[in-house]
Amino acid sequence: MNSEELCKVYRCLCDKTRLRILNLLSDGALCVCHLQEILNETQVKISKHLAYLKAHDLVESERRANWVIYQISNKTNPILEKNLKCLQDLVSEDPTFKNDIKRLHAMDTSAACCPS
Amino acid sequence: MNSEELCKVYRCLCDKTRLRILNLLSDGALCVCHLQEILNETQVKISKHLAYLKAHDLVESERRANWVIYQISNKTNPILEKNLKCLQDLVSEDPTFKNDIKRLHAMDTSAACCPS
DNA sequence: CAGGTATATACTTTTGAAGGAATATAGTAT
DNA sequence: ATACTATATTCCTTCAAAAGTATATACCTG
Repeated sequence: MNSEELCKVYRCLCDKTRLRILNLLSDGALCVCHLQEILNETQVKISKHLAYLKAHDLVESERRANWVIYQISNKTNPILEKNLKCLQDLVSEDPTFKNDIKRLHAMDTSAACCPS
Repeated sequence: MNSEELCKVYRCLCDKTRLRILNLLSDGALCVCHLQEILNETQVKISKHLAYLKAHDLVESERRANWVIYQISNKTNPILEKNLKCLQDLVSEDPTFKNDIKRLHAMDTSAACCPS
């Protein structure tokens, strides 16, 4: 990891929507439609932020039928991991993160799009 | 700490020059002219990045005669602190950070501008 | 094949931030 | 006061990223 890569990670982290997405994905893989529903944002917005995160290697995606499932990248990245932990510590403090997780857990995970 | 403040910190961290400055300041307070010399960047560039960091509460400054001394903010900020630690862990891996610290330690600290 | 659903991309506008050049300000020294 | 040093600010240009609208693509179903 060098300084350029470090900046890259921070650039991914400095947007609220992306932080919300990463917070949710820290809990496990999710399809786009679920992210969209939980964050209550437009399809384009979610999709573009996911593309951004993917382009910078923070997340990976896998198509399953009509759906695309996203998850935190498997490539080990100590900086990302530490900051995702920080995020989790903040969940209880921040209303948005807190509510997102609440909605995630309340979600019906038996839908066809849900990762097995 | 909420999600907005979190983004703010990450926005400060996503520029290489600012990371270099924070890395140096982690070692202790420094005047602008020393930062300028170590980073080998123009006065305006350093000054503007310091202003940015100050505007977002990551650093504090204090004028001493002709010089202005900058240091990491005294306000406790867990996210910043953890990431500054990460930075320090990366010093040995990244040539730029490593060289900056080397130049810092080689610097003459008896100059009038040096913090006592 | 046509039609539907989920997701991605292209195009455009707006905004914020980076960097350079010139100038301003705060303090010191004579 | 003048001259000097260190630092900050203003103005300008360039660039990347955010968000919206529209359209394209991938896959499924009948």
